[in-house]
Amino acid sequence: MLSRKTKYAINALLHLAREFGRGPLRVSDLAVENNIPQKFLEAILLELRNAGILGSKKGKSGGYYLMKRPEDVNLAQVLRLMDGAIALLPCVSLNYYERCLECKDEEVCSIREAFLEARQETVRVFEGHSLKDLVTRETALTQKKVKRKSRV
Amino acid sequence: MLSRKTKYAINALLHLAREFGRGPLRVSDLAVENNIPQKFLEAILLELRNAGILGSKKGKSGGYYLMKRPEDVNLAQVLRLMDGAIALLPCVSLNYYERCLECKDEEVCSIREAFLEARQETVRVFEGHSLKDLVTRETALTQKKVKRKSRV
DNA sequence: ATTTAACCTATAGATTTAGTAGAATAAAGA
DNA sequence: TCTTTATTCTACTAAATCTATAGGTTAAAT
Repeated sequence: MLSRKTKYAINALLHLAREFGRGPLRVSDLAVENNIPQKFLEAILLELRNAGILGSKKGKSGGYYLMKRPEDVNLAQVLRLMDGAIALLPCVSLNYYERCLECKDEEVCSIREAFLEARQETVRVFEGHSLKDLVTRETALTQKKVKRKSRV
Repeated sequence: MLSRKTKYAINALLHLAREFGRGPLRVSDLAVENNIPQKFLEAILLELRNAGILGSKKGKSGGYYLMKRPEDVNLAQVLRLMDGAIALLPCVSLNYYERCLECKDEEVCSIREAFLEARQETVRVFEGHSLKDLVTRETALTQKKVKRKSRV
């Protein structure tokens, strides 16, 4: 399961993506509007800033803003940054590779093959969803719902 | 990441699948040969038994054996039994569905859509790998490696 | 100078994971 | 029937991770 931290990160980023280009947003505002404990969110945003995804401005009229364009930030990046490897086994991870502890011979491990395939598919899916896509899809879904309701 | 428990379970099941039809194997043997703490493995095998995947026999010449055929046990079943949901969000889980805490409207959640797609792909992959497939693949990989070595 | 808001360090509580100890139960065989 | 064997059951414990909070420091704006 996704950690709460990652879920918070995605929601905050989505919020910042919706307001992209309109200057920095305060942590306190992001926290209240997305139901995230403020102090926890501070740590999360700081990580995203250190990773170059967000920028920040101190003092009055300060806050956080997207450094990258919404189309250049995808879910795979965010998940990796927050929770680490996307792969379910360290031996099939692209960015956090490690040998499996008890595995005698990686080359002939059929378990590895299965989890490699799973990782490939998962990464493919998450890389295909940028913040921009998510925001766009969000409005599309809302429109669809409004229409459906008005028809009733 | 996969829990150690699940990894242990897969390895034990693979071992039992290799010996399918040849009577029960002792926990102590399974533990030693797969480098699994025996007491921990006991708990794992018991769970697999209660789920109907394994059978057991007590006393002398007792032990555990596969109740189902190796082709009828796949990785999705094992993962779910050990670690719970395969999905990364409760709101897209088939077998362990729950609403997301803060999510205001599930119907218009684009995050949900992305994770639904990811879950579908992951389940598809894991359901495609039965114990039989894994054992077969294992021997195939070993053969391939032997050939490769003898050519050098 | 004052206010504001990000930044940093430390810590605490809760939950989950991994593993252990020891006794109860059931089956096989002598 | 007694002994051995191996599963089954109950109850812990240790360690790690996750979630969250407290309080002070730094930098920018007005």
